[in-house]
Amino acid sequence: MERVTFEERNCSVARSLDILGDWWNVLIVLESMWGTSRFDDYQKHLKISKGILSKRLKLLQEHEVLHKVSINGGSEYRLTEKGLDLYVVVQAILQWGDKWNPPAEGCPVVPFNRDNDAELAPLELRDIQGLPVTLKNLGLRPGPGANANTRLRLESLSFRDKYR
Amino acid sequence: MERVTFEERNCSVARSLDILGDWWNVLIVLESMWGTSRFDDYQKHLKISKGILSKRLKLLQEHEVLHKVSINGGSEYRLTEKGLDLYVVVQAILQWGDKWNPPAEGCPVVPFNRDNDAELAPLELRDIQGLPVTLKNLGLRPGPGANANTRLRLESLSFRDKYR
DNA sequence: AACTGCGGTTCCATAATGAGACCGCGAGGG
DNA sequence: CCCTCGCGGTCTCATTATGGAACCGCAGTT
Repeated sequence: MERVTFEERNCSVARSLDILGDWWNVLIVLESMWGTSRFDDYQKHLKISKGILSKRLKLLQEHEVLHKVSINGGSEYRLTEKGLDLYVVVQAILQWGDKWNPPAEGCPVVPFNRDNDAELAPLELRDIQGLPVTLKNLGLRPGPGANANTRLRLESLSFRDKYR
Repeated sequence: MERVTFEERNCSVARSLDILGDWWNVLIVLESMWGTSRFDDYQKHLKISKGILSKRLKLLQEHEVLHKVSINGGSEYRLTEKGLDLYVVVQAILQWGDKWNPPAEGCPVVPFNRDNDAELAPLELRDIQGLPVTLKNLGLRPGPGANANTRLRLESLSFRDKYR
């Protein structure tokens, strides 16, 4: 379907972009998080053409982000665990958008903790000891799956110089 | 350029997708985080055609994710603050990818805290009091910029039923 | 049996993409 | 001064994806 596929790249981000790199896919996931589950509703809310919606729903099912359930004649699309887990990505995008492209009228949607009504804090990257990690002290090292090229590029990387 | 633009949608995620919904844009930002800054290098590393790379770099400059600096004859593209801030989104995507589509050989790249060599923890959503927020207790309410339609849809949303 | 709504598929005009040829400019060499 | 080379693009063209709309099949209704 795509001209390019990132499956084979030695990069977990690029691989995920087969799904997340297409705005329709992200919007479909988002719609699903808002409760949409019917073919027709996706189409109306997203103003997407039926053909392309059909393709995207198939793709998302293949990648196990959505699954289809038949309910007395009709069919519904539901997020799987894998799909639901994208809420972190969605929140990251939302926070970045609200911070750097705030709508003039204010944010349309405000996420909060339903247990105490508190609004959300900006997502923070932390290490396993709980210490905050930012670009200043973020490092990247080759993992078990790194190929020669990845190793080479990581070696020539000097974060300290770039991001301070 | 795009067939669809999300500028006018009443949704901060959709608006951000003008940039993040295109895999080339995300990959260019990622490349930049890896230290790439020259036209030619983007092209070689990403195997992107020159025409489309040119368009994307222009777009990213318009959106102030990248800026161009001329250095003794050559030109370099550098991430702006806004662009650098995307590292949270990139990490969210990376973590999701590593969790749900782990490469058979293992992760190619492992991020860590350079101060103490500790690996990163999964991103956690928290409220401003520091309490963790997951899909179980995540709520959405209309903000100052919510239009009638957004309000309506938020009202009909029952997270408790959907995500437990 | 005819009608309707949902969930698609098919077809066509239009727009975006990838590959590669071409180009302009500044630096360096003879 | 003129030639060449590499960088940073633009231009062209064949291929592919998209949006829109018509069409289709089936389950349930009347």
